Amino acid sequence: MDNATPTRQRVLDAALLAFGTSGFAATSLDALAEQTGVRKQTILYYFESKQVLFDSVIDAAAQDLVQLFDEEASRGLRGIDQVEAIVRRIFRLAVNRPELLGLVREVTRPGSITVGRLTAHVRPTVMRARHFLEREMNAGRLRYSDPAMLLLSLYSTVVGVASELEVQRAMGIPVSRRATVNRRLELTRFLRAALAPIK
Amino acid sequence: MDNATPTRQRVLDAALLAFGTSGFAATSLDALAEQTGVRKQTILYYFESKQVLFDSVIDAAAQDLVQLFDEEASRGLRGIDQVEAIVRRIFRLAVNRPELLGLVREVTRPGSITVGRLTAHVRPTVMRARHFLEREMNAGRLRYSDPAMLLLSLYSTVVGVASELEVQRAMGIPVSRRATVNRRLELTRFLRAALAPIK
DNA sequence: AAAGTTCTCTACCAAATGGTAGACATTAAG
DNA sequence: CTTAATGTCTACCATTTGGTAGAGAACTTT
Repeated sequence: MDNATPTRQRVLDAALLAFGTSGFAATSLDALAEQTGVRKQTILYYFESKQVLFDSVIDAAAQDLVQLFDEEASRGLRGIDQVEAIVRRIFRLAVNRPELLGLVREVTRPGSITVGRLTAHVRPTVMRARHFLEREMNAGRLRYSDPAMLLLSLYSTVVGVASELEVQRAMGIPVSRRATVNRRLELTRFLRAALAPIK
Repeated sequence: MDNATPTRQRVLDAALLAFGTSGFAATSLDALAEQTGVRKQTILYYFESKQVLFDSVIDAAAQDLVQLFDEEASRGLRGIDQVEAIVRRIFRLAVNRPELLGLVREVTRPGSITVGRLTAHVRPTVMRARHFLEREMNAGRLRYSDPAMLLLSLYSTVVGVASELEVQRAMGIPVSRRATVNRRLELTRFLRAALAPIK
């Protein structure tokens, strides 16, 4: 197997992929061990239980997500341009690391007991996003509305359009490299229409 | 237990609730049996395997969903008014039967093998929705854009805003009866802004 | 060289899981 | 009344699952 990266990290990588793709319950430590090229007991040496492993995966994923957003938000774009830049990033994420968004989906399942762990990590970023929307609205660069609600709408729409591949198929939208770009552009138009300030 | 409704139906009800809330893998036949007030083997008498039970649940749920939509679509509303009526229906659904949307979420998970079963049921309804959007765009009652893409955006946004309770909490939006109505109204404004034809 | 420390493994285990076989009761049909 | 069909149950079972116990190798530290 891949002996370059240390075992612990390899386990984490495989776990993120599996949890984010198939979910917590459908992922067994044995399967994880096989994918990592190690025995199950080795996994339990690094992570004392399956739940602890899951928590660690959440922590790692949250860190990645936060870094991604903060990086994109620190470029000082304004109004819809900033929104559009974030949308582009999320689409890239959905293509390159779909399991990350899959994990978010898994963790935010209603009644989840682990959701607090994720939200604790992303809260500052969410707050910053809210303040950004507020600021831009007050500056007249975005149409005025409730910032928290708008953020929720944006989240649902963008993550959905970027990652709901099966729904897309059901609606007769091809799933290909080109179609993905198209989808993003169409979404951007949709958002611009909804967000552009009234002249 | 509830001996009024026949066993088969009670099993189906409990299964829909469990599958839609906790997912397929996290639901055991034993747990289902206990909730139904019957032994596991009785479940296996009606449904020859867990997978068959899941398929049956999908069929039942799809039927409910299709009926709901077709009912709402047959009232002959136009343009944004029709969209708004559907939004209201989905919100009601998210409040009264959240497990139904949860099941859709479970089934449309990337790489799902059962997704075809659901899409086969809803395809006609999806097609009708697409044609509706096309017609209304051509009649100048909705802003023009790619109907399939618009449908995808609408799906993601509406279902997300209606059912992503944990995400809402993370964004500081209270989860209450009043807040739900508020959320729907705010979403409607958002959609109107995005869909209203340019005068 | 001796004594940890770190890491991975073999060997188990108890519980849970999906599923089989078939007994037993109740109702319907001949 | 007998036979057959239907429905529910008890008794098992093989497999999988998360997890424990502890041996042994390899590398550090003393």
